[in-house]
Amino acid sequence: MARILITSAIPYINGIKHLGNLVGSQLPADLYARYARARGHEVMFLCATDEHGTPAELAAAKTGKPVEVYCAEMHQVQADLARGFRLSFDHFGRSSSPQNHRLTQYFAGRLAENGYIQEVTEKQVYSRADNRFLPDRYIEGTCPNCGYDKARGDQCENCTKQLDPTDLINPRSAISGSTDLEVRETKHLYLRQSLMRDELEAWIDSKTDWPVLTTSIAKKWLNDGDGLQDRGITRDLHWGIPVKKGDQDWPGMEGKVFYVWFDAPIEYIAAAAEWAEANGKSEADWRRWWRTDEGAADVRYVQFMGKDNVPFHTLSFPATIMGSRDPWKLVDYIKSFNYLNYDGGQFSTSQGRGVFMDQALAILPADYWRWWLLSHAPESSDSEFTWENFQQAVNKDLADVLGNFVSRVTKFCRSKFGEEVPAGGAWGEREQAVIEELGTRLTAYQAHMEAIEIRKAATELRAIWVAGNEYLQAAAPWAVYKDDPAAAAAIVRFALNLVPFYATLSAPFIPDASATMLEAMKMANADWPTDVTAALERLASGHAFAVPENLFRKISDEERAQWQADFAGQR
RNA sequence: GGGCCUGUAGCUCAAUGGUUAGAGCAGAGCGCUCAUAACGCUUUGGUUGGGGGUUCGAGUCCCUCCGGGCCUACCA
Repeated sequence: MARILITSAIPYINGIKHLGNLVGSQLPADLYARYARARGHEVMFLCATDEHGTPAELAAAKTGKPVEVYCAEMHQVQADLARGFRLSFDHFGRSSSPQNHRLTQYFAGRLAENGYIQEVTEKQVYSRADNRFLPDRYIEGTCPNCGYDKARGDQCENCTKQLDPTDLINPRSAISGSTDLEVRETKHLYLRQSLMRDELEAWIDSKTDWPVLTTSIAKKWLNDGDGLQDRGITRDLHWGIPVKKGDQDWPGMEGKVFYVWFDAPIEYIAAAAEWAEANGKSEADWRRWWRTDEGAADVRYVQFMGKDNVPFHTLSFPATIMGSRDPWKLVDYIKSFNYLNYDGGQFSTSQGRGVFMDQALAILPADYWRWWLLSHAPESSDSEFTWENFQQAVNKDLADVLGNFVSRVTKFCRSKFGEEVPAGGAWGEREQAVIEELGTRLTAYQAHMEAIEIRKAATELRAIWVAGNEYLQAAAPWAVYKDDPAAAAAIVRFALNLVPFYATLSAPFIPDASATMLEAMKMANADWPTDVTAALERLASGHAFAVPENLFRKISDEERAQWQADFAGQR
């Protein structure tokens, strides 16, 4: 039994996430967490909402609510949706929590003590009308290169030229449109990552088992241009964690807050502290997950995220931890994902394009989405959601292969032997062959799950379901029954035992259907099978069961067409 | 511009440099009748994006061209 710490990239607060966000971090993290628990490991699975930054302030302003209120409400919305998708977080925290305030300020203090913080005075664009400094991309104007009139201060979307806000002709605030802008001096803290470049590179180099996607992005940042650059970790904003050096004020930094990308990863740690408080645990209870000197030396820490998050998790956050010179737990494995596209284009939060978490659950139960998304996870390249593919895959895999198997075996038993596991007959060579096949496939399935090869694991699981149909077809108990009811009983007993077996193996992917299967078979729980023969003898003769409702209904062509139309436009 | 990823059957994807490039879905044929018109068996389908090279041997390595995508440090 191992101890596994799992974190999912924390979703930003400014709205409901789409299926691309879900499959890029939270869902695969949940799959792994559920599997690890099922195998008897001690798991701490953490996630949170990422609440600070300019977009949160603007989103709140749009609703007319104070940003604290807006974030609290949106956190609740996201928490409810997470529950709806059966994401089994041990704790779903908030980056605005008091715990994160303390830890973020603590880390900043430690970094300063160790010489990794530099104060830099720089010039930034200030909007008098908006009463705030503007991030580069919140300044719009005419591109000096191509004349496009909606170029942003960081880059022109039309000609892709990279810009400085001061390059723009007729600059204006993207928030209010105001042209009442001025350049002001302001002081910020920089994390001196460059001093830790070699240390970081050696650490990355030691991670030979990481996905190429993860290491190649890290390498690029380490070696690009002049190498790893220092990074500003403070902002002139109202909403955020006030800049402090531990619990001391930071002279000259009054009224400033830490940059979200500084405090967001620290929330991974703070979420454990929140977990402890919420569950009546002690400081030591959460620190044994995070401090290698306080019990975390044997912890394996796995992170899940989309590829856009990789630089922060491979470089900035490790630099924060290393630079503290405290024995905090560094990540052991990073599983990163490409993007899920929607019907020929990208999912887009700002444009409302695609299917969002609340809409998905309004249409179909979580298992449908979980199965499709996980079995099509964008592991090696971007993948694409289309309604045709979704309908086809869900109907075939869930309704026809798995659902119908459970249906045919339970109903056949009921009609011939009643709703209890029938006695009589014995298993023969055919059953032995199936047991051997299942043993081989179970081993492969476990290997894929442990390696977090999600699509391969899904393929193997599906093959395990198919084996049940193949067996029934070959054994044909409906034909055998006419001449030899006892032999038919043995076949049915074997097939019935596949149901809880499937329920256990499938639970990480489709937890609700798995629970339904176990309930129907009147199994309070089903341990992970270590021996297939033993696992298929758990339902003994005379064990009562109930024929369940169909596990999955099929998606009709009409529904598919309707949804296609419903989601074609903007949200 | 630079860097990285990617291109394999109609679709979604597999294949430590090593037999005849494999699965699922879709298509075709056959079988079964327990089951949600479900299931099973068989089967059609490939110049592995194009071209060149290295090698006894290339989907895999190198060069080049073409297409798709991502990142490029102040969105998060």
